[in-house]
Amino acid sequence: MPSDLGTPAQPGSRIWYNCALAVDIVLLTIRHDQLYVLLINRSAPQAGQLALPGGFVLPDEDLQDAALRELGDETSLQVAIRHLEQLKTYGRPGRDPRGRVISVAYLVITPDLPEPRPGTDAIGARWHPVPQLLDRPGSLAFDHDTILADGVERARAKLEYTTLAAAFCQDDFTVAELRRIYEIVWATRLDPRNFHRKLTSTDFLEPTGQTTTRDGGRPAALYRVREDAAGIMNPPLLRKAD
Amino acid sequence: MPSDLGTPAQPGSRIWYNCALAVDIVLLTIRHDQLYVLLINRSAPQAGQLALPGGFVLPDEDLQDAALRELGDETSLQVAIRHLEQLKTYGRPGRDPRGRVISVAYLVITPDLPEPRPGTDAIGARWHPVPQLLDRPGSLAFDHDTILADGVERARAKLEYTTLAAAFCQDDFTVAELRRIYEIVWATRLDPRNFHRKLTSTDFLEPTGQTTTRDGGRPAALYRVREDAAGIMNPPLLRKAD
DNA sequence: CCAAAAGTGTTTGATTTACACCCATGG
DNA sequence: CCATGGGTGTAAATCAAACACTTTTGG
Repeated sequence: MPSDLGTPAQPGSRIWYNCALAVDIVLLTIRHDQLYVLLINRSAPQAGQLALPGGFVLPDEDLQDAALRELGDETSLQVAIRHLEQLKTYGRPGRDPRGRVISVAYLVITPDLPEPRPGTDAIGARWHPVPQLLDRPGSLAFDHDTILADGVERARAKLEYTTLAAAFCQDDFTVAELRRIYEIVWATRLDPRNFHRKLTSTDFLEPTGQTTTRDGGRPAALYRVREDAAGIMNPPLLRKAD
Repeated sequence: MPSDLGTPAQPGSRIWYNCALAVDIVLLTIRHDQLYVLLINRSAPQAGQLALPGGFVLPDEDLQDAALRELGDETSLQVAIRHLEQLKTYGRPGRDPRGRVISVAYLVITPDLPEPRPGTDAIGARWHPVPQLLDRPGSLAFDHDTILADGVERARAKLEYTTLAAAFCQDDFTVAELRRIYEIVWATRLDPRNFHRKLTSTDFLEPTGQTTTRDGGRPAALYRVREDAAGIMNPPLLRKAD
């Protein structure tokens, strides 16, 4: 019985346990009019390098539960999670120097958080602006550069035909705040007047009846996401230019 | 050292191998004007049941390589593969009675094959019509019903904004043949005249100069996919009705 | 000649875009 | 009153849907 096959799952089993299973989380938010991602400072291997939060899946733990647990351990903000989806799985041999580690990546979106730094524990989770990280490949440990790029690309694509943008917003938000999400994630400009008309004509925004002047100027109506709104919009909400 | 953590990856390692890694393949094609999926008859557990082709990833083997290898082992048609992408990862504890098995699913598209049955080996890989399978949950082993449904849904979605439909076609194809792909996968009818105008106005079809009368009637121009065509079309090629 | 499918033209309505203009607040 | 952003109206351009009509083959 060759040892590089690992160990039998059960005594006499015909299958072998020969890899370690991890989850990594791409947690995106918008602050200071920029896209930010939550990163930790690694200790074990690749010490001192920045990395996505994540960790090993427990025996008998579901993948998504593991992602939520790791996020809670390393930060402390699971309350505000508005969106969580499986992103992609990374399993290239050699991606982790410790052995065969395969990592299921999750994409998580939250609104900007009141506290500047969530999870002020030893690991030191902090927000980092995304554009700079994408400009400098090699700034993250393991293959986390690739995972981050894939996560951002997924978020960009989903703004077009889902209600994902609202996951970056507080419970109640103005149309202009929602528009800023699109403008920042797509790095583009959108006509405020046409955007307003288009978004208020869909059935995914529900007026709260309140208004706010927090953005200056004339008071803006506040909206929330309709409870029964489908996540996927057909036709697409907006089209990203080439 | 609790045994349910698995075994250390290396002597003295701080990580444990505690799961088995598999790939499963959703291989779709169109034949007899219907969507078909390639299934095998299981032997080991769930014997006699139908299942997606797949198997365990070898140590030091990349995930995508494993998918291609398993496809080659159980069928024998890797030549015709036009599209391969990672679909999703399934890791619910208990999804496999043999232990903790996590499976990375791949979606593969091929054109209709000359031979009625690819891979006439012991395992007995055969084409099965998709609609009947989706109508009867429980017809596949493990959680392969879910995986198949996710694969079909991915293919449906991607027809809308990518050139994926051409992956179901032979090298050279007519506009009408391409239209049949859409009609079958979306279970809808498309106006042949508007479809023709729309598709020939994109830059992803390249006329071969040849014509064919294989569909009857007036000879139709043959096209192939342009070498340098981007896979993603913006604006979307066609919109699927609600 | 007829049936069948390819392919073009045209009309109509919907959607998108650009931008003029008015509204309601804070300072 | 004025600067600031919220919000509505409208005309032009673009796109989508429906369908009349012509073209080119096989039988």
